[in-house]
Amino acid sequence: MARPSVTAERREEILAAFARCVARDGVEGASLQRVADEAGLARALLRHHVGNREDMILALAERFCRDSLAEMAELVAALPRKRRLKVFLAALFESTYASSHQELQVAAALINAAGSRPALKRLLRGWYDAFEDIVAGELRAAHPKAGRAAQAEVATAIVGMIFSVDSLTPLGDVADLFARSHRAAARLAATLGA
Amino acid sequence: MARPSVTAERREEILAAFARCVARDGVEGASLQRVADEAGLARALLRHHVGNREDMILALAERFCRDSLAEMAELVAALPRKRRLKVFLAALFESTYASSHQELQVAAALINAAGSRPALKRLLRGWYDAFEDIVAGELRAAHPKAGRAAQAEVATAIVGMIFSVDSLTPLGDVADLFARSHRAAARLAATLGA
DNA sequence: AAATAGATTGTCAAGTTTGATAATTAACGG
DNA sequence: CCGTTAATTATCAAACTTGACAATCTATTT
Repeated sequence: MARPSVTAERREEILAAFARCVARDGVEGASLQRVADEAGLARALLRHHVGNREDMILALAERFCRDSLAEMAELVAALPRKRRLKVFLAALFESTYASSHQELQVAAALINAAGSRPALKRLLRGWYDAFEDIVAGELRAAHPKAGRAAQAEVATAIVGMIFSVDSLTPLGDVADLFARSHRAAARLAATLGA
Repeated sequence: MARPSVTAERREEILAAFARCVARDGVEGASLQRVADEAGLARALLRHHVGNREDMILALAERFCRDSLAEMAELVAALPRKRRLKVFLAALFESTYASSHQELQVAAALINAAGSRPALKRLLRGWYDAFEDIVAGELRAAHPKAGRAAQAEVATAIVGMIFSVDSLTPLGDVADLFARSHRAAARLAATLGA
């Protein structure tokens, strides 16, 4: 062989920069030039390492789904045996929850862009369902007596609250919003108990 | 005087077209050219009747806030005396609820664009708070005994669910999502009762 | 050091987007 | 019919965006 490839690292840097731009400007608003500036690379390198615009969008979505679910799995794996649901909800609504704001704004932007991109639509739909399933799983663990339908309802609601609170962060002063949503989630989860 | 002005009507047509484009492509992705095509007007007319890009964004936000709250007020005014909350929630989660999908996608796009536009931020923050207040008001009417804090929590949660469900519509197959969210909202509201 | 695979830079052309202004046309009152 | 006011059309230049490809540089192996 010859010169070792840095494509793996570069790809990651590029997609991270793309994610920041998409979170700020939306999918259609994130120009490749600005992504390149954000990454500190020449635009031609985006093409070289990842591909054209559509390739980059799909790559971003794949990266997002993979990382997001992995992070979630890690979080769930680290949950204690006791007070498990409480800790789980606290983590989800922690307003300092690592990078989640940007992550969910990327998600929102991608979902919006999925309307005209079937492949993206399938990918994100799978991601959403998996996310909801994880939450439903924790609800089932905490309240095994509750019916499946009730668990699913509550899971949908909790995921929805997280989603909306994160999408409102650009408006500023969201600490109260987080707190209220968190308490509402706990209140709702409690309805599954005996 | 002379030739009568059509600016009022044109403005409305232009902003309606802008709203459709923004719902589809986001604020940064909605080019004035496409808006003009969508409205069936020459691009120069957008400038003539509304102004430049930033003017249009602000005008769209104002129109959105005004209409959205008016529609909401109308809905609330038409609520029956009995089973009021039930009818209210049904209206909010009705998946055919007139134009609300597009409306809330516009809201989401505007909120995203507000990060770098202080005037927009203030406007939308006021809109959000008013929206939540209306929901909280209905909850108070239905459950006057519940504490203010509890009512506010539930209102935040319900608004959040509406928000997220609407932002997920591009993924398709959201009927179940609407139904689960609706039931969760009812379940949550019920916790305010004695 | 020569060969090689890959990274990086440079550059081009075509198309789009925006802001701005001048020229033209249309409707109304007198 | 004329003047006035506003709508509409026509153009322009500057900046930006994308896709594509050629040229150059660099690290590694043999």
